[in-house]
Amino acid sequence: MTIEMNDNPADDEAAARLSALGHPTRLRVFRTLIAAGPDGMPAGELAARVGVAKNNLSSHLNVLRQGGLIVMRPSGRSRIYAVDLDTIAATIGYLVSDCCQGHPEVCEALSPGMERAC
Amino acid sequence: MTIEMNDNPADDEAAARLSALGHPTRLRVFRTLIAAGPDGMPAGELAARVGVAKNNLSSHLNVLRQGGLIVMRPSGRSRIYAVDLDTIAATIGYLVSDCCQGHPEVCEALSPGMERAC
DNA sequence: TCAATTGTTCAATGACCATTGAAATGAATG
DNA sequence: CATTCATTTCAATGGTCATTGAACAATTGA
Repeated sequence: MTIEMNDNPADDEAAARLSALGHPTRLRVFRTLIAAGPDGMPAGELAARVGVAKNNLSSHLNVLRQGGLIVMRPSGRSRIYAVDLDTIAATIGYLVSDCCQGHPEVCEALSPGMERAC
Repeated sequence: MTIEMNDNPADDEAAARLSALGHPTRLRVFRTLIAAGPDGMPAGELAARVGVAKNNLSSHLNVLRQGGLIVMRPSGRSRIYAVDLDTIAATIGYLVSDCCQGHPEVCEALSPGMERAC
C-alpha cells in the first residue's frame, strides 16, 4: 500500500508553464520570440506582429514572465523581451521524463518531431 | 506593409494541446501514461495512482483525448488509455519550430534538456 | 518644461473551467 | 435476468481568466 501523493510542486510548476503556453496569443508571442533569437524584441513590435492590443499583450507577457519562459530588459523607453531557453528546455524535459525507463520506444518515437524542428 | 494574421488555426490547435497539459492533474495523468508506455493503463488504476475522483478524472481524460494527446481502447469493462506519441512529438516540434532559421544557438540550448529526459 | 512616445496598471465585464454528488450507461458474472 | 463493476454523463457550484477602455508612469526630444 503506497502513499498517495496527490500534490506535487514540480507538477504545479511545469503545469503553470505549459498553461502559459496554452493560449493562442501567448503561443504566438512565444514562437515569435523564439524566432527572434536571444536579442529579443520590444513590446511594441511584438504587439504589431501578433496583432493584439498593447495592454492585452502586456498582461500576456506578464504571464509568460511569471512562468519564467521569457525575460525582460529595459532599453530606452522600450522594454525588450526574449525567451529563456533553459526554462523551455527543462519544461520539455519534464514533460517526457521517465519515458525511457522501461519504454525506450517512446523516446524513439519523439525524435522525428524534434529533428523536424531543429 | 504586411497583412496581419491575428488568427492562425495551427496556433489554436497547438495551444489547445498545451493548455490540456497545463493542468496539474492532467499533467500527472499524461506523465503516468508516458511512463506506462504503449500498453497504457485502465482509467480506474489511473484514478488511484493520480489520486483523483473517478468522475473528475473522466472529464480530464476527455480533455486530453480531444486534444489528441491520448487514445482509448475498451477492454472488457475497462477502458485503457495510452499516450499518442505522434501528437506530443508534433506539439513539441511546433513549439520550438523556426528556432534554427537564423538562430541555431536556440536549438543547441534546447538539447541538454532533451538528453536529460531521453 | 511641454509634449509625444512606449508600456503598464486598474477595474469591470463576460466567458470559460474544475470539482462535486447523483444518476445513468454498458459490459461481465452468477 | 438481475446484479455488480467500471466508467461516464449531467447539473450546479464557485473560481479563475481574457479582454476592454481609461488612467497612470517613465523616458526622450523640442
